[in-house]
Amino acid sequence: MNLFADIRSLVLTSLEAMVAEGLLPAGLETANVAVEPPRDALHGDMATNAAMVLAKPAGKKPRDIADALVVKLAADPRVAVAEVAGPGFINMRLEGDVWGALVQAVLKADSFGTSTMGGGKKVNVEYVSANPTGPMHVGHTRGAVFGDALASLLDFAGYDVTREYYINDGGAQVDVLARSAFERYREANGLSPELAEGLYPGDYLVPVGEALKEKYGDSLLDQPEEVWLQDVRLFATEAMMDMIRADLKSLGVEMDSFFSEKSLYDTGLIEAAIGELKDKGLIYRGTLEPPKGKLPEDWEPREQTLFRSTAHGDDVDRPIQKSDGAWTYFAPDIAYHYNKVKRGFDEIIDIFGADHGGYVKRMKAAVSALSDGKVACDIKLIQLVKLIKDGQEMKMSKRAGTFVTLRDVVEEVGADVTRFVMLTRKNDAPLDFDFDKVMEQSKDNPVFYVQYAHARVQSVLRKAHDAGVTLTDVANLTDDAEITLARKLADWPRQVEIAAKGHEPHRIAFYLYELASDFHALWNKGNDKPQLRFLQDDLAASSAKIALPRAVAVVISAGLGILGVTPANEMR
RNA sequence: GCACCCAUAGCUCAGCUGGAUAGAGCGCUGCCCUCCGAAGGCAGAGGCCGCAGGUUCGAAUCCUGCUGGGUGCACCA
Repeated sequence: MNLFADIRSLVLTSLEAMVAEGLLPAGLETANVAVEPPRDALHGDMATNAAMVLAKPAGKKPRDIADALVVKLAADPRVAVAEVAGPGFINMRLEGDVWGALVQAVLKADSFGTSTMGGGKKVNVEYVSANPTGPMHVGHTRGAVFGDALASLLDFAGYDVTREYYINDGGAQVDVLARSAFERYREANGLSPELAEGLYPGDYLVPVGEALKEKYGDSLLDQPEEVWLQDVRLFATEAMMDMIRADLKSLGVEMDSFFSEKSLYDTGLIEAAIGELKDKGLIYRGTLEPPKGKLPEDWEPREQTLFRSTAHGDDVDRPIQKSDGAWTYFAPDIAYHYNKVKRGFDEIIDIFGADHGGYVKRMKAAVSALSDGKVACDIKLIQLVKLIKDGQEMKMSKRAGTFVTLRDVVEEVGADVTRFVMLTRKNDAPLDFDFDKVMEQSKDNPVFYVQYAHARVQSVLRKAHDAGVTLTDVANLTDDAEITLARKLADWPRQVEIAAKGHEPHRIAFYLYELASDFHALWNKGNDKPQLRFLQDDLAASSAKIALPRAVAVVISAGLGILGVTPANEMR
């Protein structure tokens, strides 16, 4: 049940009736007709902008359309009052029994809020994709949480979602990893490691070195790099991926698919992808203009193989081959997205760190070119996380040893808190992560505030159960606080669709906060008005009263589920 | 020099893709526990929505130009 969608249908059929009666011209575009909660609850339960949106195309005054529409709307049994307000808004107040029916619908279907807007369309959400060269740090954490929540949200909204991790195991940095691991291998064999400048110094490679010794004994020690590099690289990247997978799991993130960059080289997919672009006339030999302003020291005009990304919205064409003929980093990225297109995804979503903002246009251009504009490609940039402890910003520095890993954060504050807090900000806004505040158990902390609401409901339900109360029918909701809460519940399916459409999971977190707030308000009102308490002396009255808090728990639970946060049953 | 992102209450941030008198939390002021969990709630004060134009019935929201901050800018993945 989606009350807003239902009432919107009512508005549309009423408009059709007006067309039939000759009050409106036929063929009006109604896509922009919206039914939403009015800004001020005093205006009613729902408002529509239909008259204002249609005024111009219909060649009529908003007021005239509204006056006629109001009559039709008011005739519906669900609508108690419909009236014109302001410049042409139509405010509606719904009949009281609508809210009881809504609560009932929430409790009946465990799918309340799910949507069919996705229509089963295949979406690929690629996130994390951290280089397999070390443990995940906090920067990756936010991207992981965001991508995971977005994937869940889209799933909830009816899309067929694939969660994917792109393993950068094809480039120079995994060679560096291999050399670093080899030094640890030497160390395991009793030699002192020579961690030259540029190698990874982290001691997370120590166990990898030991495992290498386990496998190879001392047989590699005197061998030249050509002999061992490939094997050690494979061994080390697999060890790193095991570690990353474990890190992700501790956060509650599980991927459907891991895609190896290396596999692109092995299968000739890069050539295939570039060939595809060549067939479209988008590959050519040419020389790029030097960048304006600051000129790199060693800049010189150079003829390169270029992708005509400007034909698909990029600012300049991009090189895909180095002067020695090897592929640039961009080529495998193109091939990877070619592969996504070929796998039949209708929509591709990439989650990048904000420092990769410069690649957005070229990636979109590549997808557009490879799919002839048929596959939508959205790229979400994740801003930095500023860690704060004891009121001080923690500067991350590998050298100073103040490198904070995902594991550190999860172990200190827990996965639930980490996830929720990281979703209380838009992806493109920087986030302050204050260790002291997120641990605080007060309404300062949105996680606990929402959890607390859920725990309160569970507390009531436990007490009700002990008293022998069972859910029967749903009491009429009459008090303002009750109706405000029911109205917020009715808004849930709508919020899901808005959030899914905009790829904005943070909306779910904000919605839950508001829902919890409305619930706490009603709860507290029970202090002054005993008749508002969910547990009454009369068993039958209690049975009907507990429907509303149960419905609240259903929605909080579903919402937290999307965010990947466990709803708490008690918080003592 | 160019591109992208950001600018809203003292602070941290929302703002439903163009709608009504711009919201919440913190902080500040004053209230509410013989009462289902006060880890809560209610009320008040606090705003040229960075600046200047434009689009139209209507702009925090869309367009242009500025100002200030972040990020990135040819073979590095």
